[in-house]
Amino acid sequence: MSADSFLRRMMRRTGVAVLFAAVGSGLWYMQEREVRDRLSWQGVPTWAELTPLSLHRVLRNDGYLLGWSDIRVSPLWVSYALQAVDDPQAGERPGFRRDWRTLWPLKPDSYAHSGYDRGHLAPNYAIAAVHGRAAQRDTFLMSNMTPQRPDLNRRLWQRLEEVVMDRFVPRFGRLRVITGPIFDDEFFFSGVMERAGLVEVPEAFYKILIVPGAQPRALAFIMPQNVSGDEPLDRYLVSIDDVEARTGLDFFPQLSASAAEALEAGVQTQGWNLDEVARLPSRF
DNA sequence: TTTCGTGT
Repeated sequence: MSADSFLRRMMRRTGVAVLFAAVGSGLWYMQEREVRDRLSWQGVPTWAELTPLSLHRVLRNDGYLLGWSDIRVSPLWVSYALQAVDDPQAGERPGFRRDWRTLWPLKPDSYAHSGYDRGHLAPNYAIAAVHGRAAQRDTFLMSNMTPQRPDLNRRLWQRLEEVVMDRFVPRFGRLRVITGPIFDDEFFFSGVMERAGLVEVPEAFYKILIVPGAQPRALAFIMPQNVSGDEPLDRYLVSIDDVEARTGLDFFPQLSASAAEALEAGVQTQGWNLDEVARLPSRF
């Protein structure tokens, strides 16, 4: 074979490889976009200002997306969709599992004896009931956990998750949920923040509920760590703008400015029938 | 039916 024909063959092969790479990344992009559209609403959260603390990468799971911060050693948000199902059921709770994608060695016992629960962001019961067993197992990845005080995790937060799945989802048919921790930046920079193992302890947690549609509805909560668990849920209502101010995240980046203003600036409780659900007793 | 930790 002459050097000339070898060179031409290599160029042909390179051309094919470049073509495959282009088509392949195009396919990846379309698939990724399809998954993000299915699991989020009006775009996944992004950072309002690019700082190391708001930087995160998106981990895809069965049934939910998660924004992972390598510098916080924590998830910053999870996003998932819930819909009404005929006979909601969850299988037996699977075990907590390490998530190797985080790189950090977060093991199931990483915050044992810390006084904090391993609190799910994407919840076990609702995800399992709507998305099935594989999705349920993914909610037990340690990347989905944040340290939560027991009275919050098992009582107030549990009551909120129960109301979401048992009341709001049947009422509206479909719901998009974004939830995550809130940290105190001053403590991060001073280095004196409380940790559970490697993990910085959040000072509070937010949950944003969206009813999609031509006239979308939204409800948002911020709940602090120190609660007794019996407080009325509506005591913790906030606007989405409040959540953005506390987290540095930009939710629903694809919304137009006017739609964002209408949805995010205030607290609109009409239609949610909070009177019926805010004071339901704790199960635990 | 829905959360967990601890000790055995």
